Amino acid sequence: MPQRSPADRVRPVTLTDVARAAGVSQSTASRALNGSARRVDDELKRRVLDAANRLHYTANVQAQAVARGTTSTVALVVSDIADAYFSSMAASVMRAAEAYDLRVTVVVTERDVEREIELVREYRGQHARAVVLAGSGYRHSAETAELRRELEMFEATGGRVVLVSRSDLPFETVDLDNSGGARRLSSALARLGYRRFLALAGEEQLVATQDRIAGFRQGLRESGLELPEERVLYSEFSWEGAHAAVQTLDDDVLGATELVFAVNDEMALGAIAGLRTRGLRIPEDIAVAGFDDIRTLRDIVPGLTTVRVPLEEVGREVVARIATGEPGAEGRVIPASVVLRESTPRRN
Amino acid sequence: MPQRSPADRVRPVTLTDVARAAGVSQSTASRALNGSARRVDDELKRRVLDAANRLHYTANVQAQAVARGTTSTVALVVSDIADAYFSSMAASVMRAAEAYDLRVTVVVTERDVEREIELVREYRGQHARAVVLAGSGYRHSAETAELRRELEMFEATGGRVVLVSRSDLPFETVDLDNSGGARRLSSALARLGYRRFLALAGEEQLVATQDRIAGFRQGLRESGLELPEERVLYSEFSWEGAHAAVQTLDDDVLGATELVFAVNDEMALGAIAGLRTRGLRIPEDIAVAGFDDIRTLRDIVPGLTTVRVPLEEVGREVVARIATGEPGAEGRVIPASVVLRESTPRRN
DNA sequence: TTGTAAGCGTTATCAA
DNA sequence: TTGATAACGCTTACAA
Repeated sequence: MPQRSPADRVRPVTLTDVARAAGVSQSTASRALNGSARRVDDELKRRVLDAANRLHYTANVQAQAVARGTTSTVALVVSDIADAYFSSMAASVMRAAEAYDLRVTVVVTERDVEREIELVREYRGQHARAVVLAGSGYRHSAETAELRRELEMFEATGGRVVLVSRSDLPFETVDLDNSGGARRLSSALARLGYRRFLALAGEEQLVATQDRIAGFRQGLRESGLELPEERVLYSEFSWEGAHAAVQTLDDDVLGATELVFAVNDEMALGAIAGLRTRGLRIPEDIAVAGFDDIRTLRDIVPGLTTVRVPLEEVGREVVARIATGEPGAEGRVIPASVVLRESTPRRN
Repeated sequence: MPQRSPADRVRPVTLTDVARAAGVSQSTASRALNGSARRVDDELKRRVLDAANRLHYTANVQAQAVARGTTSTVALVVSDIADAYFSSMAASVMRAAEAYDLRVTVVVTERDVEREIELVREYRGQHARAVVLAGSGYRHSAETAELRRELEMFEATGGRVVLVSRSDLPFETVDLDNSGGARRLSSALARLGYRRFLALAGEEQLVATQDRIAGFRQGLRESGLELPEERVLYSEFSWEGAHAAVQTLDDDVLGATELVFAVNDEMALGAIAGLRTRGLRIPEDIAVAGFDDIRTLRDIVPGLTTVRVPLEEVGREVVARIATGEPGAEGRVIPASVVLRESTPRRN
């Protein structure tokens, strides 16, 4: 491996170098290389481009940022990048961003609101063009007020704030049809003949969780069924949380359950694993449904019934709002559609 | 949503503002806020910190970067962030980076070498502290020479280059025991009674692919078995590639196969899906093994036999090499261990 | 220990 | 259209 002593470390080629090599002023070089309203004489432009190529010049983005006072960085804040839901969303945002020449940088909170606040602050210092909060958000949390203040400052200095699927903060939000999707799911399940449900929710104050539970309940109600509060289990919002939750469940509670609805697929999969270690077969002994339709599901047997969230569309919508600088079509909600699979067969 | 006209856009608070508010010079403020060799009088320091807090000051990282000539950004270049292998690696690198106060930014190539080259160039312009290439790498590709030149320039300007599991370029590499892992896997499979294999590889020039195939073959040879070249199927290095590959396979080829070894789990899962649509049961009709032990596997039934790559360790090793500025312990190779599961039961 | 002043690599203003 | 020259926000000799 070429071990390089500080001595032979090469000074990076700067715009000044290019200008000198091309025999023009720095300003002309700048105008020729990095777009600007002004036009540059073709001949000079050629010379500058030539010199830049020859010297392998590449612009110092930080210096540009300082001079311009803005960047094209979009910070995507997620809870956990190893989670299939977030990594797919990241992929879709990145893809969409390309068209607008925006740089996306993904950053992880590990579900820590303090960390979220810190990050927003940091990105204010970086003059990020936008910050996208894709995590879940806690209703009524003490820190939420602090986060809100930080976001306001971020906006005040010219940045854009976009939230995904969380209604706990007064900023532009790309809404998913959480409650509608859950409602249609429970209706469909009722039509399949299911009557006795158990719901697996994330921590109680999680916004997305609440919406999905509420929608599920409403769908049941419309079918003349019920989801009593004691049939909603709150646990950590993760595979592990759900896994542990079903393990510690009373036998009679489980015995009285025909179908377990988890507020997202990760939890549904954790629940399935937990149920199986209890000796239950899916779906013969108990049915399971989730939410999100993460990519992982293509490999799950039996196929998991879920509600599909078109993350590709989420990415496009997020980026569109940032790029246009306008609050997207008012009230545009990303649709969510029920996908029935083998984990919830028709009941006789 | 608060629509903010450019008019009431607030000028960001700068170090100068803080210094003025604290009644000290800019340099003192700088020294007090952002570490420096020099010590600042406690009283003054307190005043500066106070002022900074009061004004919600946060440093402009770009300006710091310009002034210092370096950053603490590590660019992690992966093929696809929605791929479980890469997203787990990203998570592990990020976690490890925290301890050294390095900022990780993940960026995606979509398996395009051109793009990889562009990115390295861009990160040279950003004075990134390091660039980590975690994608696979093509042996002998024409563009590899170009990529190499770009990486050399990156290093020449003071950046560090770290490769993960690719031996096609002469830079510091965190090596996985690809061939050893595959060798032990095939030995174990031979011991279980398997005799007739089919290997599913990525595109022929992919380095990791070749190493794994070679190791697998060697393990068989040591057990007195063979993997003839015509039993190695090359396809796109992805779920879809493997899925398509097994679909188009001749019936007699498949009939003569007891076990399919895919060079990574994604492909193994794609193969399983493809085999199933052909009406084959896993493992009753045909056994399958993969490589990587991605997180997804915890939900796969039957459990997939694979070779575990400890990504957590990879992340630590990558970051350690960047942070220490030294080429890690010479020849340190990340171990890879066989994990036998139900997809490859003992054969009678 | 503090402050002054000169950079860092760009962009933007304003004459020429 | 081009080129001096002054920003941009920060760090860091160098002097005090």
